[in-house]
Amino acid sequence: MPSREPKSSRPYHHGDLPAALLSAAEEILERDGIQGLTLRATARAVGVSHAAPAGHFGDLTSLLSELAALGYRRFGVALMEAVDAAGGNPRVRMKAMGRAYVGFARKHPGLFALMYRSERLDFARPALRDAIANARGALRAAASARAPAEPLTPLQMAAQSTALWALVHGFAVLLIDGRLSGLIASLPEEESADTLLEAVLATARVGE
Amino acid sequence: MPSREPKSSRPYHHGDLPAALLSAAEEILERDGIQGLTLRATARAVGVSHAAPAGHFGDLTSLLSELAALGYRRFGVALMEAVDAAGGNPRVRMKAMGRAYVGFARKHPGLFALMYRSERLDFARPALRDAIANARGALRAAASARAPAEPLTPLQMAAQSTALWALVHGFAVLLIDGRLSGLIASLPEEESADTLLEAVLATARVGE
DNA sequence: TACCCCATCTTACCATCGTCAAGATCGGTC
DNA sequence: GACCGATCTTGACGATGGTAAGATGGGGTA
Repeated sequence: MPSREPKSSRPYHHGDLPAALLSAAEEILERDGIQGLTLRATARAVGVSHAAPAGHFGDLTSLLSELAALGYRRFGVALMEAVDAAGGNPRVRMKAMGRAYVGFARKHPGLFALMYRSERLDFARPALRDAIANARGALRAAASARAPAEPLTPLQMAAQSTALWALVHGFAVLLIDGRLSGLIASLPEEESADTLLEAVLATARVGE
Repeated sequence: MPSREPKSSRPYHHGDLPAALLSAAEEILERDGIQGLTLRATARAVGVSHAAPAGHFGDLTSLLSELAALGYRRFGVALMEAVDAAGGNPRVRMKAMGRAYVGFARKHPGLFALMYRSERLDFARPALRDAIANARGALRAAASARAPAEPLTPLQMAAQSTALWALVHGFAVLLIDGRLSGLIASLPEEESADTLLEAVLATARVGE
């Protein structure tokens, strides 16, 4: 029978090439942006020929999708950890999620941008689908408040979680894109992106 | 020179090539997405050689930037018109802006995506800078509510407008990226993206 | 009217990219 | 020790953005 031992087994010529490619791809992504992240640049960084990645990832879309899946797994973990550590108060949980969401985007701006660049990704990839579903679950866990005094319609419930998601996602996108830099610079001396985020989260109605 | 003219005579000198290129570029952008919008495809659509655009726009970044500037001008007009037509109630103005914001993104998804794809744009271009500043002004006009009973700090004021912007921008981005399609599909029969947007805007605290 | 300037557009070429096909290389198994 | 197949390399193709040099003809000027 063919010995189909995956990456965890003994290295080959170069070692664990798929992992090395993903690692190099992430480095290039954060250093040069999505524009600089090419198959050939990744192969060069690892020290293999330009066609080597095709053996493990079929094409560029697949490599980007696997990298995005890696990002979503980290993202889901970061969100879940922050929410879990926040305790039981829905409003505190919501704020913790927002801080973790924006914090991840600021820490890995290239990866975050890739994760939301749909035209470069293949959502049919199981790894990406699963990672997204997992992160979505972490989001839901943060938005789930106890049932309020008067029950909400399905639309109102959806609007609550959607509004929270849109708020933090929009803030993250605008922030890492530099669209808020002028406004932040115009604030009083000691204010920064962090305090602006706190003030923005304070305007959210979720959990009240 | 037996050059065929499919639609109109094609003299050696086109006439208004820059405008024709921008128009063709927008068509390609909305039909094929940013991936399909290339200098050569644009030149082909207009019927000129692949190097012709370089004479008017220096490079691809410049063409994309001019197209984005065109989008921002339309965007600013759409926002301003909607807010002006909404009357004086701050909350009504806010909702009108949100509807116009998301409506523009849904009507011109490719253009909207380009407008917020910073790494492909050159913000040093005066046309783009001016158009963005104009649209930003329209946004501010919508968020400007009367001074509330208790005065707000500069940070709180900035947070008000930033939160509104982040909310509608995040919703628009997530919507045209298909990230809300699953949630919308799970809603009761008659609900749609429009009603979800209304419910999301209803959660905003601006203007209260 | 005739001519010439030069903005406009074309042709030709280069480097880079993704992708594919064929061949070389080496580890593991019999 | 020899084969087999997974892994990687080489080389090629078409497409892209960009540049340089040449062709073209519209419009101002004599």
